Amino acid sequence: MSNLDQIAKLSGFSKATVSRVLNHSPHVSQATRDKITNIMEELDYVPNGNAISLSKGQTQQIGMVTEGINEVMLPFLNSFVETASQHGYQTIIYTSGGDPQKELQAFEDMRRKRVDALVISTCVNDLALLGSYCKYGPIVSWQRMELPEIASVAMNQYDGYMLGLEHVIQRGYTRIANAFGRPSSMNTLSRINAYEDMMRKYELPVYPHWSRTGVYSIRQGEQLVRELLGGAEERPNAILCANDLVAAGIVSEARRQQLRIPEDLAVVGFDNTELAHTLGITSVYNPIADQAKNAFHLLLSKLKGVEEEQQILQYCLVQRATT
Amino acid sequence: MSNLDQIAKLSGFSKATVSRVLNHSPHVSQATRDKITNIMEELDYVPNGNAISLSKGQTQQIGMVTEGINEVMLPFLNSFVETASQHGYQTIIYTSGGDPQKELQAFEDMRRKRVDALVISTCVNDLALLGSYCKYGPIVSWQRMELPEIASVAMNQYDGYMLGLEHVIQRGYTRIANAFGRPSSMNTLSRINAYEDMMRKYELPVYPHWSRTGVYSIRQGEQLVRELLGGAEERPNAILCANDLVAAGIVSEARRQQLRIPEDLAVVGFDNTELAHTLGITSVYNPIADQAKNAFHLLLSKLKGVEEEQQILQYCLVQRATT
DNA sequence: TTGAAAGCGATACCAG
DNA sequence: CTGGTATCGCTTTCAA
Repeated sequence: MSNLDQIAKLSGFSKATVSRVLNHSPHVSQATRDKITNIMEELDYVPNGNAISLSKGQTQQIGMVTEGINEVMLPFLNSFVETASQHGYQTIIYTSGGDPQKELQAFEDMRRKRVDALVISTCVNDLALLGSYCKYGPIVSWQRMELPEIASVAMNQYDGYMLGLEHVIQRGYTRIANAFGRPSSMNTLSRINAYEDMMRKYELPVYPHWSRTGVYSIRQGEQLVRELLGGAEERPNAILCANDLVAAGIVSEARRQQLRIPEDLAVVGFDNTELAHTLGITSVYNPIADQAKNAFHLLLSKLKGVEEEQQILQYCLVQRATT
Repeated sequence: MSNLDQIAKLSGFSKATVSRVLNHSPHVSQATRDKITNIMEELDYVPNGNAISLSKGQTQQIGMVTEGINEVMLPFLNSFVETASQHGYQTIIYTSGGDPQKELQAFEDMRRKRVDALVISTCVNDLALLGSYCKYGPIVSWQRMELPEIASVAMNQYDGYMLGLEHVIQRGYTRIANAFGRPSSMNTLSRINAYEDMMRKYELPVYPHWSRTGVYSIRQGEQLVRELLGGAEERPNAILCANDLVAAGIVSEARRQQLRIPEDLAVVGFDNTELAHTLGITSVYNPIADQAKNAFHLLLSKLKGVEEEQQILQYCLVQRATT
């Protein structure tokens, strides 16, 4: 393994000059540059990343903190890794599995200079504690957080939900039910607000049993159909879902019960995943990949102290066979 | 930011002794240890990771190289990250998106000491070229490779495919088609062998157009149904798939075409991912998480020069509604 | 049990 | 345009 010192000795120049060549400094004569470059190639030289990191005080590495990688995070992860790498940054994955201690590792790693910045998804530690790590480097969150020092790149779910509501109402459905996600998350609260505002605006009927929370999976979607459309109570003729999985469950169970879709029942998913495409489910497209880009650029801004451009995010509705 | 030097000065001991405390060396008196530890806590000291890496010549970081993270890789990624972290190693993601140049970055990063080792999935560069990086650190591959210096942790796909074939044949299907993956990969070759051996054994019909290669995605699965079941040619009544994604595509397109599953068509996926569970697709369970563990332990063995134990792997078939 | 000093392999400021 | 040298923060002999 050759190092900068050897290159300097062999070329007859100083380490400083060799370093300049390495960093493409303009203050090196072409002749010198050529000579040094040749020797580097001869010796098959590459600079040591750790030495650079130590010297510069930064690693060009960003940590991504999450409970675990799942299907929903996939586009976020891929987009983030890709964007970061385009700017010369590597991405390190920290999964906590819900263990606060393990999660804290990532934050400690920023403190000990192993990563320059952190992007977090869902976190299990106390918010104030996490916020206290902001002094060691920039942190951005994907999901919305109630902490001023940690910015979020998630979109306001209110608008997205509005889009779905608007759509079914335009198509003539008036009895609208909801399968919401996490009971007390900010996402769910926004969606509930959107629903209430919209129902009020169009003076549409609202029944308490038309709104469920804690519905995430296919199974729960199927179950919901039985509960919502099986009884003698007021039945909805449209359901908006927390995600495409739930929508998939609803569609398959409804078909099993001889309900015609979309005539008897309209179903709108969320996220517009492959699954929605595959099963032909109308879905609200959530530009997750762009949010990841924004997350990176936000970090980069803080890292370099320069304002980076942000993607403009927009929901859109992808209509398919279920509405 | 305090450093080791300050701790030494303040405590009245040398840097060497402080370092010993940090590394839990037994050759420090309890009194000294306590005193130094106290000062560290007072100053809120944490060692600088880069300095350690530079000094020790290793980073405790392992790179994972892949074209992109997809559903199939998810359990591998999660398991690898988890296992590595249990042993004090971080995982860095390198996605190439199919670009050989970007892929090479990961290997160059090992050369420049940013990662201690590499675990690779599918690679797009010339094998010989990749093999030449073995001198910079250990490399293991998930998928099987025809390169002696790069070990693989994948299971023999022959046995797994046999399991799927055996299953559909037992259930009375005789006209069996295949959606294979990468045309010239060892996985595909093993599966083709399994298919041919099995068809010969049971004297079942084989048509060239029943075997496709290069089928990985949902879309391609859908497309396959149109090609295979749309024409007037001999139609299969069972399809074995490269992975669950393909199976999902086949199932949804077949349903769209009013084919009854499993009566008219049996579908068997591979890997038994969440998706297979979700959509109720029969699938060959491939212990991917265990393979990731093995990958890490294999790397650790080479890194530490000690033999690490390997998990014993076994396929099994998970029957669901598509057979 | 402890200390002094030589690495590890770059960067960067100050002169010239 | 080039060189000398301090610096980044820790590890690791070698002595004592």
